[in-house]
Amino acid sequence: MRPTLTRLSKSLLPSLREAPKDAQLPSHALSIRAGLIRQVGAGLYELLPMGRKVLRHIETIVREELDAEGAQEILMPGVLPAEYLRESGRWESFGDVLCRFKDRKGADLALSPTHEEIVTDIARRELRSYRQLPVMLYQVQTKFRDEPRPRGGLLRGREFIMKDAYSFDVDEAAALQSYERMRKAYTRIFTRLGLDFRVVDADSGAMGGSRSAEFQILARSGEDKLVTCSACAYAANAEVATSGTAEASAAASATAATAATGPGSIPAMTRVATPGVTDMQSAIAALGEGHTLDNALKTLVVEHQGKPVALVLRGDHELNLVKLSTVLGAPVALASRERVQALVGANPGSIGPVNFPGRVIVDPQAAALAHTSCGANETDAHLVHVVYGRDYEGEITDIRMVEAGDPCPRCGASLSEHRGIEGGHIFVLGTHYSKKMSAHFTDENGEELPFVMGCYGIGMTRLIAAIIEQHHDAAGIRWPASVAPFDVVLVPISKRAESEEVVTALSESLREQGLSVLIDDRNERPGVKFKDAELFGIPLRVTLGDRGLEAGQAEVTERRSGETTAVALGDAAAHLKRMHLGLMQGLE
RNA sequence: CGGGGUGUAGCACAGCCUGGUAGUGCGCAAGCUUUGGGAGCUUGAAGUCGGGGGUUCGAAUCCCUCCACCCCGACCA
Repeated sequence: MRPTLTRLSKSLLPSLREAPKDAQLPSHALSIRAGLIRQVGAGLYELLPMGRKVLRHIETIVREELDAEGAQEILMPGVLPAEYLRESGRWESFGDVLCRFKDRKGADLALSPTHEEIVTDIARRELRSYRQLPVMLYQVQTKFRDEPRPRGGLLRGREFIMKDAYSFDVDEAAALQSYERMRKAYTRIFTRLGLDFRVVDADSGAMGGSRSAEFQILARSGEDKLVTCSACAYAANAEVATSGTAEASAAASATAATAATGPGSIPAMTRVATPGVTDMQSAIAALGEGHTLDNALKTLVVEHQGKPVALVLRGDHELNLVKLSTVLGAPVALASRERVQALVGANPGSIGPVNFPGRVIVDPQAAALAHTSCGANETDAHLVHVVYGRDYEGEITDIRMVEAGDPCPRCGASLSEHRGIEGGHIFVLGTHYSKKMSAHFTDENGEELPFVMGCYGIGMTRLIAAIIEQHHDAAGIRWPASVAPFDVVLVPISKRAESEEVVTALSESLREQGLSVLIDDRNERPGVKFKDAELFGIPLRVTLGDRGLEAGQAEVTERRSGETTAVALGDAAAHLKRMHLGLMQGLE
């Protein structure tokens, strides 16, 4: 296929000098200003020609890498009959995220938020023997999730385009191999896209996944918090990250408890009146000298199976709800203040683990406090000289949010925090769906076994935004050469008679070199063309003006560095090809 | 779901408090001049002032209501 040649004067590439005020993130503002997208509704966008081209280039890279791993592309419907989702239980469990509706016959349908059920149905109908496995199927398709809060343009839409892949294997070991193949393919994909990313340990969710990793694109505007180790390869989503402190302090807590029960140590637990105290800060103040956030207990309450559960943390630490949900085996949220009052019978500011009327879960670092204070489970009262093991007990489990500076759980070096955009997520699902949906194959012993599945997603439209987040400057986008909508933009600004011929000849030579070309043939002043070329972010710009043409030269400007060089017209195409090859270094 | 905010021309906004013929800049169309970093002058087109209801002689403006969109939060007792 010949590379494209587009004349700007005949194209729908609407650039805007100002961004709509709604667009706050650089990627959002630039994708509108550069004419990639327009908003249709909350979380709904059109891709205009420039945006579509970039998506096409991302798709090509994704397809090349997946096909290279033997994955096969399919296309599943965007509308799902409810029966499939009822089989897996997700018709209910998706909640409001699932957009449900009825057809003319009154049958329940949903806009597909993902496709595990349908692809599992393909497997159970079409795959029968272990001889057919492994199988990896994927599609590039529109998803709809009625997100509570879409934001940032393409970063979190309600409708978005996703590449989703699904693997079917004979057993867990084979599934892990498929998972590892995808991990490598994803690494190549994200590298080719020019992204600075980290592969991090991630929550595999309540859906029975045994292993998962996220491909996180580093960006200030990222919605996810990550921690990475400065010394070793440890990297994790903060939702699941642990720190070396957890193990160390579990040991310390045992020691502290022993020491405290010995003679002549900490005084007996004492009740103190704390009128009007409703939070940690005021409790510390009321207790007076020697009491600080980091030597007091903070006790939060969740309601689980109708009963209160106390969560005990060090006062200055933060609860990790994802870890807690894993411990409890179900998603939970903190009980409201009113609910706490009803369940425990005390103001939420005066809750504590001592004689708590329910299950008590203690973070190791809270248990490690040798001598501490807490609420008395009685409004306006607290306890001091509280010791774990002597005055209260509980299940010691890590439920704390890791912080920057904590020791790495693998090597002990300091952890640092980043923010990331989740660009991809890979899971080993196991037999969760295949069991529920009776998707079986026959193994070599003639036995019927459920497929061991994996699933692998990439947020295709989100990647457009993520790439811009990482590749822009004050003037506009700076596309990595691998995904740029065009390779070269030709900017004729000469009125000379030969200009049109030069433009035509040069653009033909560029196409022969395999480069796609955008010609800015608008009747605009040079400044306007330069500004737009920079806004569009096309990697290479060729300026054809009187200055150069008189000397038989073109001026070549690299978008990323801003460097300009003069090149003889006859050599220009070859020169640009070489520059383009240089820009593609590391992106193939 | 909770809180905050915004809806006036394609985009950015003023006008609203204190009711009286709907404005500015950019963009768009035409003309002349201009032409290496978002040109100048002239002329012109373009708005159900988010929708509905109410008050009033009269509503973009005041009141009620609905809708849409944006931001923050949804975890500290």
